[in-house]
Amino acid sequence: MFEFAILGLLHEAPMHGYELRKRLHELLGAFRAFSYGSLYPTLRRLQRAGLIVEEGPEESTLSWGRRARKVYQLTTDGKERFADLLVNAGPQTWDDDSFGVHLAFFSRTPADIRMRILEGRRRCVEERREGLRARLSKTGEQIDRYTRELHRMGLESTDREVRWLNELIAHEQSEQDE
Amino acid sequence: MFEFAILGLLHEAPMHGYELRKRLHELLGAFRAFSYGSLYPTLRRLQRAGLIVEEGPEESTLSWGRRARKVYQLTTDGKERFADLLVNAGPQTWDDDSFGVHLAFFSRTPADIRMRILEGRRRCVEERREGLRARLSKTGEQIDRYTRELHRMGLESTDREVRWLNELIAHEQSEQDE
DNA sequence: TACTGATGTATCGCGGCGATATAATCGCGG
DNA sequence: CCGCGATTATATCGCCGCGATACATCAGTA
Repeated sequence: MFEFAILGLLHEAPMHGYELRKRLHELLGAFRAFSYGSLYPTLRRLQRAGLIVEEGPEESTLSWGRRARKVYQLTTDGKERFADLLVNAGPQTWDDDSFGVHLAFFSRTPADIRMRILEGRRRCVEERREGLRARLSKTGEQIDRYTRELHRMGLESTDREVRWLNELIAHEQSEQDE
Repeated sequence: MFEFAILGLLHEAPMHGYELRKRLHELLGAFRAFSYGSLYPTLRRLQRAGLIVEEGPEESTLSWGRRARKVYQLTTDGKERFADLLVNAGPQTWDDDSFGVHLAFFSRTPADIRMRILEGRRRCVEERREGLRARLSKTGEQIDRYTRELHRMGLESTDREVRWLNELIAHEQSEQDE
């Protein structure tokens, strides 16, 4: 997740942690936290795995007086890893949190993979929707008023999301036909 | 969170882990996972903290042939702790994940606290909504089509949730007036 | 009988989060 | 021109929830 987002962003340009977090925050801040407490450990991990490397200190230090910033850039392995994560987009990709991040990198995603992700997500949301529907239509065992209200709301919003996904999918298909 | 949910459920009756998880799952499974990997450690923690105790093995073993099940019940401290969590419902309560759980125990929640939680949640969702709105109306720097679509959807759904919360709040007030 | 699925408890490592520490630099009002 | 708060910047800590996995027992059934 974080890994995917970082590798994706670093395709644009080499960046240091603070900047990555800032970009991530303005890109998807409404949906996820992207806290430093995850960011820096992840950078460490990526570096140890050889997916990113620290830029030589000279250029960044020279360009502007700032000190103590570590600018990272992708290695070949890093680029491969990102491509791999894209192609092998699996079930965990359709989860609430992952899906948004993947969507944000759709312009960098091959059309067929885009389709697979959208359909996977749709299936996932449909399942939740059916669960909610079943729960609500169960006329036996009376449900707490508030819980019922929560489920009503949940049903409505999952339903909306399914319709939204259908539109996105339809758009993809029409583009593909061109 | 988990702690709150468990203590809340145990107010109904003494239960063992598997049953707690089952109840939790059918109560809020559409919104959270409630995995065993969290449940059992939490039970352990609660027990060590003296908030719950294991029922003497005799009665449960006698009642039905099942073995190896640990039935927990609330202690006085446990009940106090739950009441405390209710009354001191703070900012983290309005988060996506906590809110649903709290709502599920609203029938056990004093009216004034219910109100505070609903209003806190509303404020929280409103803030997210304004963030999304600002992001979308920023005509400068063109946004990726998919990201824009994501934010449009986010805006619409936060807006709906705010309206939904307004209805709940209005209902609370009308009830209070009676 | 043998196997499938539900019941039941438990642990493991991972990853994300909020809180917190630390420090340099920037812009601004006094 | 000095001081002070905001921003830039890196980093660690412990907590908590999750999925995966392991391992038993028991019920129904093929």
